[in-house]
Amino acid sequence: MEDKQFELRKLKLKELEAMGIDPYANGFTPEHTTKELVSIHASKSPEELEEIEDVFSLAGRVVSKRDFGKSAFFHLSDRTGKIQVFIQKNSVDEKTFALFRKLLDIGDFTGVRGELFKTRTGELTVRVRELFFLTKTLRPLPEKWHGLQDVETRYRQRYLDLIANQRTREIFQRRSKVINLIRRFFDERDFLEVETPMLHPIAGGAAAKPFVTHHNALDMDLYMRIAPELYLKRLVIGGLERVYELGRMFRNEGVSTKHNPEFTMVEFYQAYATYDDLMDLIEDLVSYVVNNTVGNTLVEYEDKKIDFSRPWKRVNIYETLREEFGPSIIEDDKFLFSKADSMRINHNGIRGKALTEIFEALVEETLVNPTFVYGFPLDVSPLARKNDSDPEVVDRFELYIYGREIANAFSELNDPIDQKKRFMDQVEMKKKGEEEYHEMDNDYVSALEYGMPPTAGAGIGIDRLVMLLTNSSSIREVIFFPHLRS
RNA sequence: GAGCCGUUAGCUCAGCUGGUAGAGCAACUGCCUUUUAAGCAGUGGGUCACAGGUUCGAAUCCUGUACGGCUCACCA
Repeated sequence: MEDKQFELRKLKLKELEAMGIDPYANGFTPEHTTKELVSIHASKSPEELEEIEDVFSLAGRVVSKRDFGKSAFFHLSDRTGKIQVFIQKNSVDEKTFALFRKLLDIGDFTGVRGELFKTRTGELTVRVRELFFLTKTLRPLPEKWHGLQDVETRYRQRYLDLIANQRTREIFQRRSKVINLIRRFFDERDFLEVETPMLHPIAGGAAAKPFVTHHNALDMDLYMRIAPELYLKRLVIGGLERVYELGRMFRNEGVSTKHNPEFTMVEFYQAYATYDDLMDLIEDLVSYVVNNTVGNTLVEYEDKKIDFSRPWKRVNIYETLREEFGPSIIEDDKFLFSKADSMRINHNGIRGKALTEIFEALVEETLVNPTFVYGFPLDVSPLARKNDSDPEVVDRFELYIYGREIANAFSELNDPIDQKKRFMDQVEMKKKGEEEYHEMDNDYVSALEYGMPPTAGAGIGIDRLVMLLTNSSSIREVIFFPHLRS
């Protein structure tokens, strides 16, 4: 027999229709939510509830059922939570009761009207006077006690995960909250939320492999954006001074517990600010988000507690390397590259790459509490402003939490002549096999020629931040529909 | 892309060194008017991911494929 439960439910559907009941009826409007009823009435005594003669109406999915023959309990689940419902043979009309017993399955949607009371065990419950079939479900729901465990099913059929696992709902509610808080934070500081193209003629603003697509009418290849950076800075040139964009980025690279081909980032730019200012601003922002979600500066994540209390540590890459390996690591290229080779680091003869990669290999995973890492080499930072006292270094930092890069920020390079030269250097290195290096972007250089005020900007990875704030070990837990092979 | 692990009923899982498949929930038939993992009695349900191979005999051993998980590499 092929899927007996499915066939049986289809028979029930036909039976409903035969009785003149629309199994997909419209028109029932619930006047209350489960949460409203629970928060207002759960604390009342049975006697107090007795005196309330109001009739309440609710709609939701039946998620459990306990049948006693002449009466039954079930739980109704809506977006806000769930509440118990009690139906008795003599509290509704005969037809409704028969329908309920014979044709209502766990998973079906119903609307109910009735008054509140408390059971012997003290649970707030709705006594049904009227019951409406709203939607017949043809497939059985995952099991009530263990929920849905199979990760593949959880990702591919996220709706089942959301029905069965309360934690999944909470993760995505928190994600939504985080995004909301970030918007509020920037709006309050007079940043303008903007939207820039997702289809780029040149994939710029980051070191990453893009997705390629094609526009038929224009007969041109386009790239899905890997970063909005160069467009946002054009807006600063245009005088908007403070802008942010929160949205999806696309990178054609491997998938892992920390990488999804599309991910969400907020990038923002502030004229007349420096990267130092942005350390403070990001500290403010992340603290604001942590405070309004987790509500504690100590955040439990996997086997550790992350301490978000301020101020956050700020460490210099060059100083750290000097302390660890002595001055030769900075001053002697031979020493540097042989060190890199011994650590099996792929540097391609690029000093800055070797230095940053050694640093990362050395300390990244020790940076559990939020830590700003600054003093990046010039040749891995083609869009960042040179440091005033050390021309090999740029005014750039990254924020690490739990060994992961959460944010990347710098004072922006606004010298068009230097920018053009940097692009040319990038193109050189791209020829040497550095696939992710930048292409020449003449259009962006000409924009800079019109003058960009001194500006600092940053990008923050939202998915990774949400992972930390929901104790999720995989990025797939915080993205509704993560990419899987089909 | 590489290594390791996994895939058994609608769901959650057992199934030992090979002897032809089990439980709980869900479903079905009854009983039961305050239960909450309700209870009691009974019933049905499987291409053991897929394809080969070894064997008298394969869910079990071997090989390949698909999909997934973890780790690594690239990256945010």
